[in-house]
Amino acid sequence: MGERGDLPLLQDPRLTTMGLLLETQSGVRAIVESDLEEHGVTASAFEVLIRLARSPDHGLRMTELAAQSTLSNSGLTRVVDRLGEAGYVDRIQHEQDRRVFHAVITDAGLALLHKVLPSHLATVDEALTGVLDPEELAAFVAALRKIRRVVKPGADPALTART
Amino acid sequence: MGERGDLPLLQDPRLTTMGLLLETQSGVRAIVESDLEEHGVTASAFEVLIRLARSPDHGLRMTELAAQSTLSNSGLTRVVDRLGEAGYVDRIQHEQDRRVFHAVITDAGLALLHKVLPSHLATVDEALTGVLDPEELAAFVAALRKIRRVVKPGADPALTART
DNA sequence: GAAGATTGACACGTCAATCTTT
DNA sequence: AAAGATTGACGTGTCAATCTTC
Repeated sequence: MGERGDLPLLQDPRLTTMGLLLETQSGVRAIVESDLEEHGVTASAFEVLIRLARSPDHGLRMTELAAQSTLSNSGLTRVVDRLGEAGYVDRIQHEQDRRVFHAVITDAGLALLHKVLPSHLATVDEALTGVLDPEELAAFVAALRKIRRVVKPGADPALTART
Repeated sequence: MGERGDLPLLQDPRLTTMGLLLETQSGVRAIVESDLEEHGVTASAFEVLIRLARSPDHGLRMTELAAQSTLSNSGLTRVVDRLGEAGYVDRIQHEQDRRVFHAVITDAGLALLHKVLPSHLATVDEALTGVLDPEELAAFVAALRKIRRVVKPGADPALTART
């Protein structure tokens, strides 16, 4: 036998699962990012643009955008800076409350998405959605939702109830 | 109706799945990293230490270690630098081929893992494995393996066949 | 004085170039 | 000249401090 069993905790299956999640996601991410960057878009930039495009009025307040995205508040500022310089996003100051800024995707930004999406979707399909068959995929997505509800409660759509 | 439907590709379910994977993993990772860092270990450092501890002789060549981990070759050099300075890892030059170095976890490194693991496992359980019930978890892990086989072929245990 | 957003200082990881050994 | 590993220059994101508006 090898030297592997000397610390029983090292054999814990939770460690394996965690490792698997890390490796898998980093693998998928590497492939998808590489495709995006061939088209001149950073992963973070793409994430922001997509969220803006899918929002009503094509815009969101900085804070909300940060909460929805993978980025911190200040990280988002930086990304929007770059997107702004490139002409893909505008910053619009709120009229009533002038502390608030909205990031709004421009026509150029929408055009950029338009250009990138076909290849992006194909890549996602190759590296992720197309790998599982439909029932597996459905179960996988359901599991992800369940986990997200725990680790990122803010993003849960079930909480959007108004009152 | 809102402004959401103006670009049909934006509604593609593959986009949703991809976003879900990103958010979920970043959420889990944030929680787990925060726990590790309270105990004075970086996520990358932990990843490296765990892999070394689980390897025969408690060591691996730099290149192999990089291939197995989330890090690039040079990124790994940097992490091992820090771990070395802290006394958790030794670099050992190969006797026959002196281009090759092995990173080997020290007793202090093993002790560190020992100290950190209980809390880490509990955190992983809270944020990931404990969220799903057993059948769900099994299916989830199976799906991850399937995806990893595609996006990171090198890491597949089925390829470890000898000859 | 607290909320919204930005900035400065810094830590980390990557790519391309380099050094050493084969 | 190719393989293994490291280093220099750089881009990106974070935390804490700051500025502005409420």
